[in-house]
Amino acid sequence: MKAEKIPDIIIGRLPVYLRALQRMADSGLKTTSSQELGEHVGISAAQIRKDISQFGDFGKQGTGYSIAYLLDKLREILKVDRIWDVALVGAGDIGHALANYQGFKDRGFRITMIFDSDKSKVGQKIGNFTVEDAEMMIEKVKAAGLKIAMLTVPASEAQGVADKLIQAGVRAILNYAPINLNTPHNVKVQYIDPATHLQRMTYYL
Amino acid sequence: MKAEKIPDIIIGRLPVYLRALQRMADSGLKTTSSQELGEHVGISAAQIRKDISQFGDFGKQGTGYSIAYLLDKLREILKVDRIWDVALVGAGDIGHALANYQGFKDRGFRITMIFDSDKSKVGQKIGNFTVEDAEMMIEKVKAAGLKIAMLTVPASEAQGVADKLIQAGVRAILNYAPINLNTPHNVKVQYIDPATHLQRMTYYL
DNA sequence: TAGATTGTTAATCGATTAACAATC
DNA sequence: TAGATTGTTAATCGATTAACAATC
Repeated sequence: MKAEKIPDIIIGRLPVYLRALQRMADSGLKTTSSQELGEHVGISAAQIRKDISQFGDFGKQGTGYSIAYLLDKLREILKVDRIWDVALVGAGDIGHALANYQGFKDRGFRITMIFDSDKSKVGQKIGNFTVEDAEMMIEKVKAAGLKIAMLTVPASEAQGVADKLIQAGVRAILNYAPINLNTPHNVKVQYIDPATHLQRMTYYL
Repeated sequence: MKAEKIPDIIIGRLPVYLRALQRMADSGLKTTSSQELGEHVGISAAQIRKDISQFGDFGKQGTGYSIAYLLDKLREILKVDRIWDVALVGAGDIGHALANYQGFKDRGFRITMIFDSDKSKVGQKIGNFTVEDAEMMIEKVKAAGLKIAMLTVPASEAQGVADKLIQAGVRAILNYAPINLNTPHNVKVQYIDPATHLQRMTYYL
């Protein structure tokens, strides 16, 4: 166990390990090894052992890792051993898909508010939610103490909305708008842009 | 200009440069510098120059890069100077959102087929498309010569569908299912899993 | 010309892998 | 015990940064 700063690149792999372990647990497995886990996620056994050992001695020589125990530890490290309330901004097609997405359940997240600046969408029902006016966003997000938001607004509005979210206290943004966001160093952004992802593969075709 | 193998990590940044340059072009700019582009994308000027210079001498000392020229070159390198036909498998909420997504236009991609194994969805209209039976997938994808697919099926089906797509000739898969895919080395996979992306940020909260 | 900015080299920094003692 | 597998070290590999000559 080391107390030094953990590289971002290692943190980025932990959710992948978590997801694979969760599947193993669901299929009834009790223990695994760095070798086996590595085959599932396409990462070398040595790297998996090194990554995990940054946080503690979670394995046992000879037998490997208890899946349930490692799951617990990874959830604790990633702070998804709780439920994070999340704001969704943008009630278009992607916003709708995210609002109805069942995959957040059991992985630490729950959408609790949906905003849109389009008055014709405000008041509309999406699943259990009612779309709220984006004008109320700063106030509501701040009052609820939300730290996480998902952004599915047009590229032209994304930076402005992000600025407001940050002002409201948000520190993590999942950005679906196809544009780079400029944010303070204490705000994390993850990007999901299908066209960009596809363009990362065409080079090899 | 070097002929050596370009690292994946550099290829991965090119679409980000491309996207930023496209926005600059749209806003009427004619030239930019590694410094300016770097500020837009959050990458050092030195790294941008090094990345770009792997492919040729596209800049001019003293004045920087012609945006239009660099756009052309990047599109050519990434092979998005053409339109790729893409198969979409899975006609759920995410599939619908992707089918209606306007962001592929002008970035090199066009969905041309939508498949689902749910017979109640087959025949259904989504935008201009009709959902086709997944049983016809291998045949149709092969006949059309498609090399790219987007996967929005449940995790439990993703590996099986991926195997079939590969059998049909697909070499690039954008996978929305929350599971790691095992594929031959000549098949590229990109992953989009919102929960995983969110979990990469909670550590820092 | 003077100023700006590239492309490239060398130095630094960081990540991955291989190997193995420790030990379950 | 014998076999298996961890955690960790050292070696290797690769990526980033700093600096600057070249040159527009």
